[in-house]
Amino acid sequence: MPELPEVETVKESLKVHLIGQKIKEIYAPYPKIIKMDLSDFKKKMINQTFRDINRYGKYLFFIFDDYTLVSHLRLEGKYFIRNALNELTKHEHVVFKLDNNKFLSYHDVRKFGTIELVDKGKEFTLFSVKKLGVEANQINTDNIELIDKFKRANRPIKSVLLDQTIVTGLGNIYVDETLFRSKINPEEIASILSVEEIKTILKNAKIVLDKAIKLGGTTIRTYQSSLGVDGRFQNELKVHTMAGKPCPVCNTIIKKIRVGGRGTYYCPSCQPRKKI
DNA sequence: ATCTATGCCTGGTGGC
DNA sequence: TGCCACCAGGCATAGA
Repeated sequence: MPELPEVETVKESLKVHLIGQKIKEIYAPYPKIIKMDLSDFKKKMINQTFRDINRYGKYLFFIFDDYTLVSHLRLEGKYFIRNALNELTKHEHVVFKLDNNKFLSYHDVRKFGTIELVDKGKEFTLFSVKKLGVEANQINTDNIELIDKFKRANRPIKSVLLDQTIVTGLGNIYVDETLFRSKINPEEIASILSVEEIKTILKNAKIVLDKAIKLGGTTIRTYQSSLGVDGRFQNELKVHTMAGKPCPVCNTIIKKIRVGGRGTYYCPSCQPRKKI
């Protein structure tokens, strides 16, 4: 599942292929991915040239002459560069034909991903984007307002860290890893954590994300390689997906539970509940 | 205002 | 082997 480091990796690897390319045609075998009328979308996009690719949190922004295409990969979205249409496989839902006769193809088994189009420069007025909090790898831990949001949240710390309106960029994998490094139990109610503990969590979120970006993200549960998302951070995972295996710190068996509906991995010994 | 439950989707898995 | 129920989960939305 693409989180901030994976989206960053996708952004960087796509730049090489796309910047300067013009869109000649669009095919959309499953147009529901595109959150506007397909003929409008085609009319606007055709003859637009890729000028840049940006990212905020888990959102990708493809910058064109007049528009910004906002793409969220959700759980399984991937982009491929194809040399010919006969290379397309199942689940490639939106395909852009480029100037160089190659194709940019959006692949998404679960069909949860989204593509939206806004006037250039208006990406931060989009409903979903404008609510996003500060990026989890760009946090100033002296941000009193942010600490205060944690202190006022009466729900598990894991749920707070997954709330993109508070901090953005973390998903299920990196939250588990961040809490393990911080020795905080994922079910702990955020409001009972001390300011120091919250700062520790935020510092560790940055450390985890920065390291994952360096390693090109995490690749788990993928059955085919995809452009830009074959990372190496899966070799660094301490608890996520490690249920039944010994904790790398204390050898206690890693447990899997559900927190806020999410599969959650932690070490019961390194991450005990606080005694009040 | 906060928090939780549900729907969107398909492929993989485990039970029979 | 096949059928089926169930699970995985980011985010929008509805509901408590």
